[in-house]
Amino acid sequence: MTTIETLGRSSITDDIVIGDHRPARLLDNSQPITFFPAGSEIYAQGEKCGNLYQVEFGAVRVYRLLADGRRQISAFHMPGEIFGLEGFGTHQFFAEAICATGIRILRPSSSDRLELLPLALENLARSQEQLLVLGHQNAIERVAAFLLEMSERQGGMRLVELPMPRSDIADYLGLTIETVSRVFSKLKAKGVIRLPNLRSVELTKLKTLQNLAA
Amino acid sequence: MTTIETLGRSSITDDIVIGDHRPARLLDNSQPITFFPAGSEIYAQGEKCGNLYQVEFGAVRVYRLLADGRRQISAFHMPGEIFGLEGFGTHQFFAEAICATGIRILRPSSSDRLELLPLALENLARSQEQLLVLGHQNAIERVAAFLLEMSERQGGMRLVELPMPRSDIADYLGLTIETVSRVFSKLKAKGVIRLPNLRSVELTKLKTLQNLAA
DNA sequence: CGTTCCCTTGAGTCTCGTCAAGGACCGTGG
DNA sequence: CCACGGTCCTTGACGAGACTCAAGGGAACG
Repeated sequence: MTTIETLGRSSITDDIVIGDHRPARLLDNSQPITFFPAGSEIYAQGEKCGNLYQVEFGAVRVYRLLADGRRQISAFHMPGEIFGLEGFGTHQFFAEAICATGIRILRPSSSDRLELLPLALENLARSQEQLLVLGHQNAIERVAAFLLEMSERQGGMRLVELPMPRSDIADYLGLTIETVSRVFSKLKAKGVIRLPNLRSVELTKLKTLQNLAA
Repeated sequence: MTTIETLGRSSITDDIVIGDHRPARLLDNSQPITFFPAGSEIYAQGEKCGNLYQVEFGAVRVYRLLADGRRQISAFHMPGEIFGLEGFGTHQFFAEAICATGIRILRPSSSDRLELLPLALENLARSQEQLLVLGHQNAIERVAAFLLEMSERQGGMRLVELPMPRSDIADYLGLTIETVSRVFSKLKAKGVIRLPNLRSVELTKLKTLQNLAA
């Protein structure tokens, strides 16, 4: 990736930096935006951490790899959300851009330490929610919960955009892509959802879906 | 539960308070210990939160209930560990004493806010670990991981005490008690573990167990 | 000594993973 | 514009693993 220095401010793209991270000074909106192409790595397990990352556009997956190659996606991050707070010395996860993604890299100063607690608690709450899903839900319940979660995080719209491929959904829900696909088909056959195209879902029977999520 | 006021200091039980929570002043060791009998509730979902709880002796389970009665235990807490940091306004979980348990109730002051971040991150890390287990591990891998986790948290001993019943292990690992029991039997048949009694396990082939945990 | 709770074991069922094949979408290049 | 290749998605058949239902055993407690 190459870096483009920004000098002026005449367009919205002027503060976009393509390429590697640049140090950010404060937890505010004056930081430049770094562009990550689809599939590119934002940070890797084992790298030292300390920065935070705010999604401006696009989407991010955060995951770990097991020894045998299995992958557990622990979270997706959508525009507006902040991620990267996951340990003390080094990152415990990989973070990748799912599609073309703009990231604002934030370097919290020590005076921002108190701001981090709510963030950590939010991440914790979401992990716990995920534990509930992975612990005791079957395939239909998992997919239903996933669709409802995505809908909520996009403002409760009936038409939900899914920037990630089925394989990501599978690794997030602890299923296989075949099972995810089958559940999509079954929900579609029951009229609970519509699939206008591969990457979007219309929740036509919201209540039914909520019941399925249990 | 009844409350016993403490006046003297002539024995180790002198600062034990039986019964409901008493306000604690600081995050230190000068707080009284509250005693909870086996099965008693420490806090409930929906209660306002703010206090922290340190296990002095015994063990605690933290869990959520689903609408249909299924239960997901999100964590066990052993002596020395601090729990109760799980949200902003109200508790999102139930906490119960597994067996006779002594709890030091801590009321962190605002100056302790910075101390909470490491605690939150630790909880987060443990949740993520659990996500890995529930997401992609089969029954044997889950039980093996559980036994190793318990062993580590008890100082890496080969003889591990399991204060909780099989039903708790099942709800922690996202399995049924029958499956947990069958895996125990299978591990025992293979000589990987011994079961001196119901509530203790000896890890006779540690390496095999580590391989099984994958 | 009896009751109760917890644990173990067995048999049958069902869900989901595996393996395999085929189809849709999308870029590139002719 | 169309052919082509690759990637992603869907669907089917089959089998393994875990759950359900059911019965029996063992330890703790009064």
